[in-house]
Amino acid sequence: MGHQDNEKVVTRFAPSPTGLPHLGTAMYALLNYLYAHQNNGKVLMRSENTDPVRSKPEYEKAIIEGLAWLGIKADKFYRQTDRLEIYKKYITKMIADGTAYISLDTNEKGETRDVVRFKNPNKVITFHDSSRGDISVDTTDLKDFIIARDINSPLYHLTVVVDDHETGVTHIIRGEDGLANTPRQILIQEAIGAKRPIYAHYPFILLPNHIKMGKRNGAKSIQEYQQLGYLPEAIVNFTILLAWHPKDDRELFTIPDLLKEFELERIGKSGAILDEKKLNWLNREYIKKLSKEEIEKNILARLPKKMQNVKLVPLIFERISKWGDVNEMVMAGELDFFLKVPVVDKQKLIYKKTPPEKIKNNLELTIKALGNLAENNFTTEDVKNTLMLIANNLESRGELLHPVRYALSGRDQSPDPFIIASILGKDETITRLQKAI
RNA sequence: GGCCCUAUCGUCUAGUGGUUAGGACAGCAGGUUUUCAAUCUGUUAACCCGGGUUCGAUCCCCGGUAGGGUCACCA
Repeated sequence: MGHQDNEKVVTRFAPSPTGLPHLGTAMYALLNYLYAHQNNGKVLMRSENTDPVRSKPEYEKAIIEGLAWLGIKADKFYRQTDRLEIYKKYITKMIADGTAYISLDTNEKGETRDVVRFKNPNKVITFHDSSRGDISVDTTDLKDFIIARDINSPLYHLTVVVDDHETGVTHIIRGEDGLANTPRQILIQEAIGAKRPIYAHYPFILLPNHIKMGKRNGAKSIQEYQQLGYLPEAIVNFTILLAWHPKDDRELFTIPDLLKEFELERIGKSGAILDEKKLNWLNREYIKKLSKEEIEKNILARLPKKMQNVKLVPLIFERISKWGDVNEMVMAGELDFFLKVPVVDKQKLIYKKTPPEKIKNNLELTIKALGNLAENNFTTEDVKNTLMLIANNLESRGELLHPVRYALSGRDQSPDPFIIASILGKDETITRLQKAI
């Protein structure tokens, strides 16, 4: 795999700060970060902020912070508006060389102005993409395209080529929209005498409705994923799998793993539709690896003050795939039993066709048995052993377990009665059972 | 529309000129001491279409179809 040349690897990711970073931004940064670091090279971040209307400093900040949260940091940072003199130097030189010329044009507003056009040599460009092979394009229909509004206002294709050349970029790893732009950028490279970098294009991430992930079409920002309580490891793992797979069946990869396993040439060719169910599964895999303390801390942090009790943690943990699910459990009232004595509907106490008298009797037996347990012997295990002793002698265990569970939780669907009882404690448990009879 | 890219289960994908086309998520079924959850086991499901090359094509070639990208004084 690695880069064979003696030349040091330099990659770059160049987002334009016109919105919050999303998974596509993460992909861009991640792939460049991985390849550079695999080859003992450097990864540059370039803020392509030459559009004064749409570019915002706060977006630049959000991109840097979002990526940092994922564990991705550039070795060097550039901002295009700081480099205007450099572009001007190249434009001037190109005009002097005759590879560009000033042309009088009329814009949309009807104003007549001088723009700088590239003198197209009209030839066939063949370039190599690391996963797609050789691609040939006749550049004749590109015409003499505009590379600057005027000598002081360079446009995208010119700045990209100049920056990549000036900063020594050896590998351009970017989204597949770059594929169609590559021929004209090569034309500019040749005009300024820049070395051609190695190209690798990765496919877009598509939203479930098959449209390209973008800033204003429903794509979640990295910050949103963070707020929803996803782990950065899960986001990274999910993202990389949308563009790359190993040769075997493994699916769990952290950045350190990827530094060993990732292969640029194995980047996929077709766009992947993101499926959050898989993300949720991945996230659960990662939260399962966390220590007990970390799990407690994260769950308690999402609970209302009155519910911040470690006894609730195990019950919650097995029901969530991301921390934000804790908030949903609270909102759905699934933890209400902890604060409020449930209102019991006697009908719902009945298990299948068990006679009411028998249910009543079972509850009384339960109260009596639990009453014999010591306050400090009221763990989930203790309660379970006590209740099962009775339940096992009944026609069906449900005729005791169901009413107990319902009496304690007030819900048709809830965690099992043993854990609820241990959370409530002896007194409260017995009080609720008596109240239900 | 021109040019370019792409096409394997619902989704992410592995894979090979001869395979029972493999895995994961989701789904479904069952076990797991009552329901939910968790967990375990099992299971449904795919090579876009048409030609060609070949003894044989999912795989190679051509065409079609579909999807995406790009053709800005945006990036």
